[in-house]
Amino acid sequence: MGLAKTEMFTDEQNKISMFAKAFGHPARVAILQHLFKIDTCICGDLVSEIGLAQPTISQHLKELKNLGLIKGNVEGTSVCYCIDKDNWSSMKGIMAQFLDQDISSNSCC
Amino acid sequence: MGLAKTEMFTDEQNKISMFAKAFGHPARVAILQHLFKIDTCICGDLVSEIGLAQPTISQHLKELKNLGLIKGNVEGTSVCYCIDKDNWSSMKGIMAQFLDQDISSNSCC
DNA sequence: TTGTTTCATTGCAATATTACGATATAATGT
DNA sequence: ACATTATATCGTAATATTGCAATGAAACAA
Repeated sequence: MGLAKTEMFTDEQNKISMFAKAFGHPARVAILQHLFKIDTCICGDLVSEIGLAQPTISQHLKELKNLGLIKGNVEGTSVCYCIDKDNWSSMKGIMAQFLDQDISSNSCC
Repeated sequence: MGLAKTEMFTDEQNKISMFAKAFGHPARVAILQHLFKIDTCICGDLVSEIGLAQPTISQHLKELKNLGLIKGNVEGTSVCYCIDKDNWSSMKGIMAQFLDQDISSNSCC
């Protein structure tokens, strides 16, 4: 199958899993960390920084862009990618709500 | 390929992506939310709660267990699954460090 | 013992993901 | 115009993930 049955879950659950899936590859984690670290960033920078082929990086960037976590400005022949602050914040809120759940103390194990 | 080149990334990046991957499916998100909500839990409970076949739920539980996020106690013919508090906390710390990164204000876009 | 309940495992089909070579595109420099 | 640089897209091979029917295993009940 390989196909998640998203229709049987809440919007919140699907959102959480979509964001989490984006972070589910170390290259995308590395890309995001790098984008946080420096102020301007182009794809070529990421290729040499991360060590995957240019088409691979481009593909990862596309996924992050589709989710709205990053945005890219064309500047001449290169593209300036950076974190989309607003969307990152709202994503963080959704993820925090999931991660910060409190465990009921009368647990059985 | 379908194979992440984990050796070219830091331990932290690989850890983040491993946890994120676990949350990258709505069924696993739903399972964890359910385990948080109630104090005791057995697999059959989850099957009726979530609506996937029993082997599918069992498989998702196994992945969460392998990561250490949940643990299961055998109780007669049923199994009591619950959140592993300590491991959940340390996971939360690792994820928070990633999610709470601050954006340098002199961003280009 | 025989059946029942509960969960795990196996095996497999369908689909998704990852990676990259080859190629396309688009802006710029000469 | 032509070459160069930077990134995107296409095509495809290798591998991973998801889902479930069938079956197995373990505890319990009659």
